[in-house]
This record gives sequence, structure tokens and C-alpha cells, in this order.
Amino acid sequence: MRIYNTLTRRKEEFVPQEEGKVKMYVCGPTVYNYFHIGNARPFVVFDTMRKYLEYRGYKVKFVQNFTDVDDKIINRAKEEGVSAGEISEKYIEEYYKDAAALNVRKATVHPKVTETMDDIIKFVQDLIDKGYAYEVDGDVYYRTRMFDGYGKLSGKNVDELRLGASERTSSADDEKKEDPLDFALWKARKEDSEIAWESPWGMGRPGWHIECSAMSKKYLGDTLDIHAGGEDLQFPHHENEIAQSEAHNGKQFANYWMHNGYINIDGVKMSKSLGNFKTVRDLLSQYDGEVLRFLILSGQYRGPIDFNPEILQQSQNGLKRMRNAKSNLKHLMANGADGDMTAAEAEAVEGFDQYRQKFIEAMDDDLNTADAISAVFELVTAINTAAGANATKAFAKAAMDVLMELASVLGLLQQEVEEKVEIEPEIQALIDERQEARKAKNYARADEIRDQLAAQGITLKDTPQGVQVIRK
RNA sequence: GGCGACAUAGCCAAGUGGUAAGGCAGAGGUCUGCAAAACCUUUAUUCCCCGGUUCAAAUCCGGGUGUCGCCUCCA
Repeated sequence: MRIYNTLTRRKEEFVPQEEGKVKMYVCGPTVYNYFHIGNARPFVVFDTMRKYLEYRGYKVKFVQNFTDVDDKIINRAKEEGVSAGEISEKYIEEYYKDAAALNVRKATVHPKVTETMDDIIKFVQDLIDKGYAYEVDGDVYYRTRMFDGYGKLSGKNVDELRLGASERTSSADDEKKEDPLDFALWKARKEDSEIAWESPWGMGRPGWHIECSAMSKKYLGDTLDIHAGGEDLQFPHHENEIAQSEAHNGKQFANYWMHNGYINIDGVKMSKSLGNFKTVRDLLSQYDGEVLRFLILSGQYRGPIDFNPEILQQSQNGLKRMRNAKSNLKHLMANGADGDMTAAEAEAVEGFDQYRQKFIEAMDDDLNTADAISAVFELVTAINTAAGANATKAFAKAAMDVLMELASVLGLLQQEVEEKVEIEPEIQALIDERQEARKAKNYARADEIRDQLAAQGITLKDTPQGVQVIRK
């Protein structure tokens, strides 16, 4: 497959270091709040990447960290009068809930900063030993200019950065640094009450960037196949990770860098700092997670998504078309004709392969999920067209297999849409009564029953294969 | 100021040289007792604008315009 590599600014054929195996690292959330739909994008997109790689036969080791020590967590803890650990533990649990609703699978490993402290401290010490870092009053900074490749990922020029830095009001920390470009690897504790770890430089905690370098090394080694995250992490976060890791390991840090675009709201980037965000938790009260996933996957991952109620509605309607196909097939599998497929059905099933091919072609082209979704829609139309009044169970099964094969790679149609296998006797009695009424052409009574059940969230469809019962 | 991305129908969105996918919404029709679901037809002579290259451009080149982003915590 081809991947757009931010490092080279072009699509490249993906070749992992070790055949058949992929080492993938995705920057995870800082856990101080529920995550918003913008945060959800990389989780969904790269989870889809992982699923697709697995579909193509790769064994994927997928690592996504939790940043569980950070200013924002500490501030939040102060506000609420609890410990930083209580805040981070809580939002890690909430992360798992929301991620599950989006059909995002757990990573192979979800490392936490607090559990990687020894590795981080050693990493920092090694950088000091190599001359890439220096200690000042309990802080440790990275000598940015010492690293030759600085700026290679984000296309920044060190001297222009310096210019920008001098225009900003310098913070107190800048006084300590040798160069304004230098960034913190370790921060000395400011108050005794603050969460801190013992280190060769005194009590303190790690800087943000070093965490990912240390965690990815610990679980995936010196060189990653794919490193992914939101495009706002390109600079400085990922640039700094490269500087740290390559200076430390003496090897290329990641072969492929993937960055997803933003989700905007009213044309402006959605972010926690701007406060214009919609949390996934809130949205889940109105839309189910698959709708959100569908929305995120309906465009190419590198482009922007403008978030508004209209596209939510469109996503819901679009997904419904896929779900109807699934539930109609399920009904057919139970109530269709017995025996072998007809010749026409067999021919149709053979034709389904072209949609599978289109799907693979799309996903192979830098994870073009928009095109992949359109392949699924074309498959749905082909299935619906071929499923006639005398459709066989065998056909329904074959069609279901292909539909689910593709939908599963996208992480869609995974949540059982309620068709309950067991129907309570009193409901069944009403359904039977309605059928009797219909036979007797007592449509008033029949419709009354249908309305009554609809009010309970039960939809009845009269199909050539009998009554289809769908409950929400 | 430096760097970068994007601009395709009412909306969402593919398409990087060969004559505009797919979805949503809308309109008409078929099926149905009526619905639902589904199917069929229909909705951009045109891809922000102006030049250029080419037999041929939404796609390549040049110049504009507009929107957004990064350069500071951020997915």
C-alpha cells in the first residue's frame, strides 16, 4: 500500500522493516478531560489503519500512550481538590468507554508516563552524557541546535524559528536556556505538593516530548515503521521526538509519519484551549458511536472536516442505508428460500468481488476511506438489487459475508442493531393478530397495532419473506 | 514576517492528463392494502478566477482571489 509520508511530503510504497510485521505508534490523549470529536479523529483513523493492515495480513504491534502527567492534569487536580493520579485514572477509564463506543479497539499496549519513569530518566541522562542536553537548577533542556536534522519533519528552518521566538515575550524559563529554541526534557518541581519523581537532578517530572520517545523505544525499539498523530503535533512535538530519539539511538526514528487533519467547527479548529469543542461523550447522547466513526471516515484523513449538525444527520442517514442492508440480509438468512442459490444469485455473488477490489484499491491508496465507503455503498446496491422476492438463504449468507468483511475493516456495522431474536409472547400475539387482521382486510386494526408497536420502538416491515421485526 | 494545506452540485465527498464516483437531501416512478425497506429515473456541458502548455486539463505550469492551519499547550 501507499502512504503519504509527512517526512518526504509524498506518497510512498509502504515497506515495513520486518516482512509481515508492523510497529506502529500513535500519540494518545492527555487525560484531564473527556476527549472531543477532534481528538477522536486520530483514534478512529489510525485504528482503521491498523485494521486494514491486519486485513492485509500484517501482524501489527500498535502502541498508543496515555500522557498521565502534565500541567493540565495538575491544574485540574488543584481545581477539584484531588490528586493528579485520581484525575488521570478517571479519564483513562472514560477514554476506554468512549473509544469502545467508536469501535476503536484497545492498543496492543497503552503505556503510561507514570509507569515509564525509569526509562525516561535514563533516556534524559543518556542525552546529557552525549552532550545533547544540559541541566540548570533541576531542569534539563535539549540543545536543539546540536541536532542537525532539526526541522526536517515540519519543514521549519532553525533560524526562522529563532526569529519567531525572539518576537515572543520570553518566559522565565528562557533565561535559563542556552538558546530559546531549547526545550525541556525534565522540569524541576515548583511546589512541594506537586507530583514529582526522584531523579539525578532532584525532584521533578518529565517534559512532554521525551515521554513519547521513551515509551515508543521501550515497546517498539529504536525505529518505528509508522508514527502517527494529529497534524498539530508535527511541530514541535514530533520534531522534538525525532531530535531526542535520533540523537539518543543513532538511528532513524520512524520510517513513515502520518498526520491527520483537523476537525473544525464554524471553520475554525476545534481545540480544548479554544473551548469550542464537542466531546464525544456529549455527542453519544444523541448519536451512536458508529455514526461518529462513519462521519470521520467519510473524508480522506488528511483533509479538514467541518463539523456541524447537518453532516451528522447525513452520516446518520448514510450509515442507516448500510445497516438496513445488513438487517434485511439477516432477515433473509432466517426466512429466505432453502436450497442452492439460483444461477442469477451465484452470478451476482461472483460480481461482488469487484467491490472488494475497489475497496482494497482505495485503502491501498493512502487509506482512502471515502472511496472505500463508496465501494461498500455500491456493494449494498448490488446486494439489494440481487435480493429478489424468492432470494435464498444461501445467497443472503454469501452477501452478508462480503458486506461484513468490508464493513469490519472500517469498523462499521459492528454494533448489533437490535433485532431481537426473542420476542415476548404478548408482542408476538399482537403481531399475529395484525396478520389475521390484514388477511381479513381489517386494515384499520392492522395499522393500529403497527402504530402501537412503533410507539414502543418496534418497527414492522411486511416483506415477501414475512414480517420483519426491528426494535430500537 | 516565515512555512504549509485546501477551494468539485443544495450539502458531504472521490477523482493528479482522456472527457465529472459514491452518499445525504430534493423531484418523478415501480413494488406495497397503506407503510417501511428496496429498485429505476432525475439533479455539475462543468470542477474559485485569469492566462499558458497539450490533440486532450478538475487534473500540469504561471499569476490572482478566498478560507484555514503551523511557527506557543493542543489530535
